[in-house]
Amino acid sequence: MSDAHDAGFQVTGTVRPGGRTSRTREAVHHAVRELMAMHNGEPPEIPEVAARSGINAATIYRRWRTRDALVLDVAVADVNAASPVPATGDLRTDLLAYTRRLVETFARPGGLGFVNALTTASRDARIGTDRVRELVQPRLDRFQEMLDASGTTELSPLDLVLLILGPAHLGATLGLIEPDHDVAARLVDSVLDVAAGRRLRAAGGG
Amino acid sequence: MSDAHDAGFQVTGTVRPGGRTSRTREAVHHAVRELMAMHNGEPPEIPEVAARSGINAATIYRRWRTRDALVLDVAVADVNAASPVPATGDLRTDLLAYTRRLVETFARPGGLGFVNALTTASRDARIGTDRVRELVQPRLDRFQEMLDASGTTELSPLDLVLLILGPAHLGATLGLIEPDHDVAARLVDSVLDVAAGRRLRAAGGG
DNA sequence: ATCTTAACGCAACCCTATTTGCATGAGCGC
DNA sequence: GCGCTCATGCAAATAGGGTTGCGTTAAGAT
Repeated sequence: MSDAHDAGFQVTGTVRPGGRTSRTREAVHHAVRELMAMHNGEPPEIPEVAARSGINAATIYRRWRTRDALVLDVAVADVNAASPVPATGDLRTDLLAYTRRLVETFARPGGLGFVNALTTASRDARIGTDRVRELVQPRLDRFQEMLDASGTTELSPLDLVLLILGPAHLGATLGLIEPDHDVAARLVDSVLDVAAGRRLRAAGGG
Repeated sequence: MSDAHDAGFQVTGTVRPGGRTSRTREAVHHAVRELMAMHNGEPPEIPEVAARSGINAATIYRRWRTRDALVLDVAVADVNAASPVPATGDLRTDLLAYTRRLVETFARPGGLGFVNALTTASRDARIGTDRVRELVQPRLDRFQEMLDASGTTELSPLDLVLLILGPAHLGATLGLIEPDHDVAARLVDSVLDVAAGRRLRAAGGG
């Protein structure tokens, strides 16, 4: 009754992280990525992952417990592995680089799957809000750096998350985005319009 | 091989729509709403719905086939039952009324569940893009009316969907929205800033 | 009122995800 | 290299979602 399972999911930081354990982890992660890419972002079932990775299903169940936790683990690993876009000091340039990559990621087969895993996890108390924050917070920090570098005070990192990730996510999810139209630029310009509007309002009065 | 199941989901428009059939439908819908509200928007399992509604599980499976299709059916029914906000001619007023209701809906227990059902359905080819469009298109039309009434040409209905529904959805999903802060007003003002920005840009020089 | 048959309830059945006990293999500290 | 465990594989057992055949109930038409 007091084993690791009660405290949540170990997933990482195990007592014996190297060698075989590490290889198992990579094999499973790899299979998850492939399966999600070919199933349109749908979280794969554990037996499927087991078959493709060559890792016994019982092992996967013991280490990750549930599908959602497994997918989220892969998502966290991927995002943490991605190199951040640099903050040049020009907000439009920075946001554009970021947004383009985001849109491209969403458009990739199964690219939405990991965001969906995140949203699913955020409404599941068992997986934990902290694991969600683990993904969101670095994004907020990254945006703050961009804002600082360009000296923008009219926008908060939260604004950027909502106004860029929000539309990009919904548009990709519902298939509302035409590939020929440069959505990234349009989104970034919208955000800059918002900043300009607030700047004017602050200067005008109020 | 040629029964109704192959063509998709009947769900409505059955040969015998009244009386018992209608009561069954209402009982099941009611149970789904309650269960989603108490499970934080998680789609309930069919046996659960059966137990709570008093309708036999086999009946539910026969009429709706899958969890996702059932939840989506409830979502469509709810949205269609909601009275639309009137278009007064003042874009800010109209958008504000719409957005406030939206944010409030999302904040309600399980309020996100139906949007999630929609997004889930949109990536599931079996449920059908037409049923998704059945929900999205009236929203687009509604926005178009608001734009027409106010004479706004800088924004498209799609812009409004992306810039209002997108941030509202993501913010609610990830729990990024503080209740005391008037998110609806902030979102609407952002959209108006975008419109103003485009207006200026068009006037200044293509 | 009667008839036809769609819609339903019931219960047995199937399928597959998930769990669990036990034996084996392999990190990692010594 | 040796030994202590953790991590894994294997296979049997479990559980619960989903299906199906059949008898019953009750719309809706005449």
